[in-house]
Amino acid sequence: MSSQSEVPELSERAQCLLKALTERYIREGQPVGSRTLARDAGLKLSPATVRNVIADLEEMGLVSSPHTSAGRVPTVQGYRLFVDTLLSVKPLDESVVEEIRVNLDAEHDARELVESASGLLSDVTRLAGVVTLPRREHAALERVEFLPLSDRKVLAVLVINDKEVQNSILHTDRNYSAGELQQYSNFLNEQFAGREIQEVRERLVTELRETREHLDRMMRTALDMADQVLGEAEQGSDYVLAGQTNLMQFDELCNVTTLRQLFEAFDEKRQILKLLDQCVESEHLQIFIGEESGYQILDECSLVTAPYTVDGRVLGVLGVIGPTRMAYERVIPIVDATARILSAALNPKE
Amino acid sequence: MSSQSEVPELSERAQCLLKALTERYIREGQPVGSRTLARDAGLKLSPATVRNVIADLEEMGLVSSPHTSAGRVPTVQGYRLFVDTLLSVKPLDESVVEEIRVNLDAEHDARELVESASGLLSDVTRLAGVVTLPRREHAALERVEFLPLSDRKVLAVLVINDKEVQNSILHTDRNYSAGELQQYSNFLNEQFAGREIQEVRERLVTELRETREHLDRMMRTALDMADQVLGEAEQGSDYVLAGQTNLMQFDELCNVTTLRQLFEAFDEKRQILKLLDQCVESEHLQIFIGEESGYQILDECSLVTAPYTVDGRVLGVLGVIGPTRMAYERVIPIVDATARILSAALNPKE
DNA sequence: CTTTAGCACTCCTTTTCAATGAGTGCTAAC
DNA sequence: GTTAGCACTCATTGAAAAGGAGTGCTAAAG
Repeated sequence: MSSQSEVPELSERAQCLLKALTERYIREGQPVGSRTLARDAGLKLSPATVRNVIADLEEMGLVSSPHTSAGRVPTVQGYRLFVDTLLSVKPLDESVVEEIRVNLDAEHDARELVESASGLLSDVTRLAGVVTLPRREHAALERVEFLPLSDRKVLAVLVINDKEVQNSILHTDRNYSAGELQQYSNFLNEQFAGREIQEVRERLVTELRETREHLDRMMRTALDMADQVLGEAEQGSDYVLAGQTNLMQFDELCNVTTLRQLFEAFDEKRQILKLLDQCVESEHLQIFIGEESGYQILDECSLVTAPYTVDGRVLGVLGVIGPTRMAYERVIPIVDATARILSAALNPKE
Repeated sequence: MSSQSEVPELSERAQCLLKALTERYIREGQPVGSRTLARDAGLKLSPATVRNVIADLEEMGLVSSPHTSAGRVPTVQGYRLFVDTLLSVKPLDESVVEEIRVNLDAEHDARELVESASGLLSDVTRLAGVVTLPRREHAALERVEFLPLSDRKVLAVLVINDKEVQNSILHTDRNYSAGELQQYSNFLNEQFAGREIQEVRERLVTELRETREHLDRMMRTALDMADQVLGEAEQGSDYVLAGQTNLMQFDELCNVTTLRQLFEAFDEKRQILKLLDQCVESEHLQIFIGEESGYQILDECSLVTAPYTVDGRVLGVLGVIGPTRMAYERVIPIVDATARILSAALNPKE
């Protein structure tokens, strides 16, 4: 009769106890019993009363006990409720904001910023920080340059968004002179500078197909090269992770096998990346608790993410990975602030 | 009377037993007792006899027992002797060589090659692979290009050794036009292309100091910029590590604290880097066993390294880090081969 | 003189068992 | 509705006992 979504509204007191229980468990990492909770919650209730309430919470699937005579621990649903409605987010300490800001000034290029960000997140939260690299799809192509290297190789330099630079070495069918290459890049820059990469690519393909025969050799080569470079520029979807070792301090992850799987997942990247990609869709801070992520490896972990943007456009996400019992009230504002500061640093207008 | 170096030459039989013991311990990870050893060594001896010999070895500090009634385990000195004189290196499986070769073809730039190398080492040995980035000091500067970005920023592209590219964004005092920058790079290329970076830098400094007043504005700016870029190019001493998780499968490292320290040391980099730098000095394969490395963090680990070279000049080292009881007879030829193949891939002459 | 069998001894590991204690659920009284 | 009381469960702890792997020594055999 009652579905998952129909929460049989919790009494004030039940909420208070769930909150106290969750907070305590997050702090201590131990199942919390009725006596402790009665003391902890501030309500003047006896352990027995507390037990009654907790029994209800258990029936609702918000808490569970690891075994018969242990205290209670929040379930995933419990954490969810806690995070969604009970949590009082700590306002962020100004010194922390300052630390983030100092480390993410606009003096660096996009890649460097992103890497600092993950390091920062891990330092400040003492958890694992993770940041996806900026998406390139909507990036504007600022400039292309070709430089001849010896031996039928050409260096292509791509300037994207005035912030980010990418080079790739092209293997060509013959040697090109500097002058020749200059011509190509001039041509491409005239045609395409300032456009979005995706658009550029599409136009390249069309032009190549439609007018291949009529183009002179130069055009053709230029387009070919550009296509090669842009192909590389587009693919690189990846993320940066920092502070894995921070996770080792949590007992619940200390089972070496668990830890190993987790770390291997970080190496594997693909699964985590898929999850992070989902987060890009949302425009707000998101929290995955335990199994909610849908990835078994993160069963005992939570993920807090926020997207970062330039010009109101989501470029990627950053966040932290930690045990389900992470200090959400601290982590959430940090992730939030970092995302905003990173966005600011990436924004071209200073 | 007898110093460390004066090895009281081991009898044939003692050597054989030490070898068998070490091999067995490497394989099984358990202290090996006299009964097992008697069976294992192939010599037709009773456990009692073996015990006598082993007692001698223990007195010499080559083996030790974790506690009274356990078997014996090689000490660092034991491993050292084993590695230096007892070890019969397995000839490398051709398929492995092929795998390495395929993954390190010359199609990639130096940085990519180096990263693949560490991944490969970790895959093939199932340990942690580590490679230092190529030293730049003796690298020849092939080309410099400057491109204007918006907002008083200039992109400098450095081509080094025809293989490696480095860019950095310079913050300048005003905006420069493309033409201006072109002039600067032309000037620099004429003057310095093909020279070693260090030399270039020295000359830059001298010229700046001696003739500062007499140089026209252009020269001065060009030299300033070049100096900025080269400064960055020189510093980047670092290494790439892959396959940390492989180390988790070894019991002796499974103490979470040990593991954590180790992983943190990898993050810290500096200590490991110092050690690796020492290895660059040697022109041959080197092995540090346990405490020999002088770094406490690697107490329970060994490090096998080999330098890689271009034109007979050592550019960096690669190797693997694993528990002291790693399978040296397999690891050594792999490290050796990888170093040679990487050298070949980096060598400009194809 | 070397090798080996025998044996007592050490000490780690595993198992067993009881004691402890935290915490629960239920019932009955307030 | 709240609470005290109580029986019950079950992880944890520690001690004691059993088991076993391996040693060192001694004395006999080769």
